[in-house]
Amino acid sequence: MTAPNGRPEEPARHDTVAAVVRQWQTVHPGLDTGPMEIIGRVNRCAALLQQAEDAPLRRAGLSRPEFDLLGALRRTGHELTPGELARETFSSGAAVTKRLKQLTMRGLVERRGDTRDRRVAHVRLTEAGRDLVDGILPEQLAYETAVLSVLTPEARDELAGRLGELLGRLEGSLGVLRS
Amino acid sequence: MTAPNGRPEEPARHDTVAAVVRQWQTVHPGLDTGPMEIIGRVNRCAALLQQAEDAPLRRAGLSRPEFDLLGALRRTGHELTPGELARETFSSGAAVTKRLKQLTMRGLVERRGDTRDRRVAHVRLTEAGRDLVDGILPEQLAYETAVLSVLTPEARDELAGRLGELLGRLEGSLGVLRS
DNA sequence: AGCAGGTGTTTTACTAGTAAACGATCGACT
DNA sequence: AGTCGATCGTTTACTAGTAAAACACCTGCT
Repeated sequence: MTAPNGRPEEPARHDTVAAVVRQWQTVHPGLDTGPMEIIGRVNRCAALLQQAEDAPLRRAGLSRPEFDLLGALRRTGHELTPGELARETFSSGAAVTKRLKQLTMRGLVERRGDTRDRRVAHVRLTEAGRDLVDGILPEQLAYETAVLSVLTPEARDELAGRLGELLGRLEGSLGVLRS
Repeated sequence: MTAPNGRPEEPARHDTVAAVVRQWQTVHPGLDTGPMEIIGRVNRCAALLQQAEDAPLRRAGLSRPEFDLLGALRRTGHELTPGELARETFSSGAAVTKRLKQLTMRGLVERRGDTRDRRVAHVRLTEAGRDLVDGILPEQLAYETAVLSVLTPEARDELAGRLGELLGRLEGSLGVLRS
């Protein structure tokens, strides 16, 4: 229950997912709970990290999905259509429409219609939007670095590598497994 | 763009997060994008896994939060109060109230009032609820195993270990960092 | 006994997301 | 030229979540 909070060298023995797995084992002995140790932890980590992450963003009045959208525009460096933004931020078109409405009202993005194809719109950051992203991003990353400093650099690298491996393969094979 | 989809031995080089990081590097060279490689991937993995995960659950007409709630009752083996369920499933009390209403209507859980303290309720699985959980769980785990089979057993173990380490430390230190 | 403050749960008002239908427009084919 | 089907974006109807207030009840203090 106490946070050791010194150097992070000793192995952490307690995590809630391990406790959950232990409970399942006593109720259904022999059940293959292997997947839980990854999937359960990924979900839980995502929830905890997001909660922690949100702090610097909230100060700027942005939600993470909103920041993702602005970030996509900033990092690609050019205009994107709503459809491209949806793909880039892994959200539905309808969600992007709503977010764009808000961000436009706040003066962070602008839109113009395509001259050739009048169905499509092109969205770009305003100067205020770009300044906001550029201002928040380092703060955000510094905060995340602090949160992740509970791991040693080696552990971080290993974790990042393995996650990249999983993610790359999932993204590659998802269409196949989805059926 | 193509899924190699043979043996998963060769390192996966492509994942969307790596591409995003590369974009940021060209726009803001020298930015410490290290945290993204973990946090971005954790978030994206969680989203993809959840989407994949949902398939067997949906067939039973359950969302993951609902299944988590039923699972908490099943694995602890005894009644839980709404508050305990909220803590156990990491959701708000209000969300638990709503879910309980639905699950009670479907006949999967029952509630009784505490005799001593009339504020608290005790929730337990009905026989139908228990059967449902016991029926779905192996299916669910088999599905998850299939999804995770894109990694070698060694990679899975290493990933599970590192995630456990991160999760354990986050859970330990979160109260401190939250301020 | 009776009240103050705390706790467990629910309710209320609201937000953000989704899926599916819709309207507009494009490209291709007859 | 005109129509068919596909595509882009938005709208609509709805769902599930949250934060904060409300409610009901308990415990401890005087």
